[in-house]
Amino acid sequence: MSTKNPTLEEIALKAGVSKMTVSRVINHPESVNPETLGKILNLMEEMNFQPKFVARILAGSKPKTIGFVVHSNTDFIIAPFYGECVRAATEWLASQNYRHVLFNLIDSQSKSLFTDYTTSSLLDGLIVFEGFVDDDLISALKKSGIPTVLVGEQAPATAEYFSISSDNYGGAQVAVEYLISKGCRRIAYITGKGEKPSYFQRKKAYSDVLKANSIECEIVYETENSIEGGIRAANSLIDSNTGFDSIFCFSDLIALGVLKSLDEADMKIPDDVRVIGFDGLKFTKSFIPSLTTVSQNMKLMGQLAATSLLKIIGGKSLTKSGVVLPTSLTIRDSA
Amino acid sequence: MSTKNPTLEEIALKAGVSKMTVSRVINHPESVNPETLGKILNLMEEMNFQPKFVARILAGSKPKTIGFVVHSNTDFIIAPFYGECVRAATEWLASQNYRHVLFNLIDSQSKSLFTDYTTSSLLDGLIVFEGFVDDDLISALKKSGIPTVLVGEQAPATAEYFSISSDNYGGAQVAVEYLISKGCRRIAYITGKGEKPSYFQRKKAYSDVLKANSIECEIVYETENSIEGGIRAANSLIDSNTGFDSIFCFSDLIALGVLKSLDEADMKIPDDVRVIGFDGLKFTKSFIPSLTTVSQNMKLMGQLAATSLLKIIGGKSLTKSGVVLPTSLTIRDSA
DNA sequence: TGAGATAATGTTACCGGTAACATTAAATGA
DNA sequence: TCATTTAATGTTACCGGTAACATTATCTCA
Repeated sequence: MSTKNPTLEEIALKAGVSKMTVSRVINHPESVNPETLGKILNLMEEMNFQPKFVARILAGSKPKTIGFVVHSNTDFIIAPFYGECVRAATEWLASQNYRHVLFNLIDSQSKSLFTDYTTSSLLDGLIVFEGFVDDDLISALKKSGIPTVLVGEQAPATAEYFSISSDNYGGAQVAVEYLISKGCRRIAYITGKGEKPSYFQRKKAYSDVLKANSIECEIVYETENSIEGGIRAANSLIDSNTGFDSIFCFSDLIALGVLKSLDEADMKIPDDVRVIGFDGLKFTKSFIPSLTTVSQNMKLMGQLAATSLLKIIGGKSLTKSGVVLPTSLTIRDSA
Repeated sequence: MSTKNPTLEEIALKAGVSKMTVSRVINHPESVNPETLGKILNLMEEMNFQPKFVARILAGSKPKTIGFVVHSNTDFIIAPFYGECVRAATEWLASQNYRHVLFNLIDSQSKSLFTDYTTSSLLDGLIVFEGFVDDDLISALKKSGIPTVLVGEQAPATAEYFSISSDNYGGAQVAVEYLISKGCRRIAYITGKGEKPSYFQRKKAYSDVLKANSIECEIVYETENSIEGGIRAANSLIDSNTGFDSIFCFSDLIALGVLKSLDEADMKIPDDVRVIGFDGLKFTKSFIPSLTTVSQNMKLMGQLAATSLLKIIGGKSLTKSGVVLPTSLTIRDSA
């Protein structure tokens, strides 16, 4: 039954003390007479007492809680990209006695919730995934002054936020160079739709490497960043009769779609076409064929996000405005 | 800059009114003199005022917030299973002016956060995914008396919770019967590890159908409910030299692992072995080969969860203790 | 033995809002 | 014109905790 949780005062009444003594049992038990302490602890157990979080917050307690901001734009709710990353972050936070809660930004509703939480000091800090969610949000965060770390996109220096990202340019560079080393000369690039730094950086690496190798022909398609997007883009590419011997993809999701499309067109991978993705999602290893991809060190990203944030919360100012982690090419069956 | 948000009182001071008038501007603007109203609204805008959520909650306001309880046991953080389901639920909630927040139950830390939220009335209701997370939690919920709906597992009547689940028995039955209709006689079943109803129900259907068709030989393997688990189980199955012509899997994740394992063993699908999964995860359509699976109507599950919960919150008592939705066999390339 | 330290608890005020009731001034009406 | 609505705002108390300070009673030790 919904036994109404008692308040401090009710406990105090039953114990024959003032509510301040009961409060002390919670916050400074060492300052309470052992006998009284025992009695009150028993009473609290008995009456199923739990201090009201909101009251403590209002009175100035620290929530010991970190908010994760994500936005579900794929069928995975929390894009698989975040998987390891979030897990690594939460594990570290838990070890430091911090809890966490997830905000799924899908509409204005969720944003209002989110600002309610920050302005009410329900959160000590924030880890925002995928960089700039939107400018309104970022400026709202600035106003609230809540410690924040950005993960997944490199924040411009003007953002004044610590950001953790991967070396998009370097990763893409290595991938395209690898394709060239395998003899590919007609390399298509399927990019996602977006204005974020990662889109520019990977695209630029693709173009630069082609130029550096005197390959004139750029074959670029733009599509949604999803498996279906990859399928559609590859279908168009095939239909267009543009010759191509390899496809570099902005993301693993797109790459998986590409593999599917090629398979349906009876093209052999990697013999007819080589395919490389970007991200290093764990489950791409189990795809048929297993996907060659530019892996981001997501576990490290998550850990760094958590440790940096806690440093900021602790008042230490970080010397750099962020870190850019190296990527590595994971060569498997698709290229 | 972190412009400290002002309080009601500071606004009141600047406006030359009592803080109650400012409070009225927020809650009952129609009762305020239009002129004063305008002046205060301007001031609030100017000073970037935002009422503190916790203070309002403490004073008895409704949070208009629903909590989602999930637990990330796969690399997807929020298992892909929830994808459509969560999305459908959140969309409905948003349309009804409810916000939502996600609790990722991975450790005791998160549980404490969670109970802090419920006992402090920070949540109007709860949607708990994957049925019984653990008994402690369920009993804590009962104590708090918070309206709750369970999704994904059929709750026993004793649980006194409304639950939304799929017809596990019926789904598995159709799957196994389909395999038999295709001529399969040595049908393996790879189940997940767990004590939840779905495990029993699907397993029972498998056994019953075999018996009903006079097939004596049950081939059952148990493994982790993940792609890797599927790979391991299928590897064992292959190594054991047990003859089999088809594999029915507890989940799509397991089935994907099975496909991978069979592929590496150079077995042809579906010619050598037929494989069927369970869940109907969207992206299994794009796997190579595309997966035949027992689809759950996840969108409907999400919607029902949301609408039922709001009914409960609204004080209407639901006549049934839950709904069990029908499943459908989605026949694709793997079987 | 009495002043000062110490331990244990109580009192007050406050965190930032809210509803309920009280007050004031202007508007209405017989 | 004076009692009576009505509109607009103010006052008080409370939601459930907290820290800071005040008050006791007991304990030390010169």
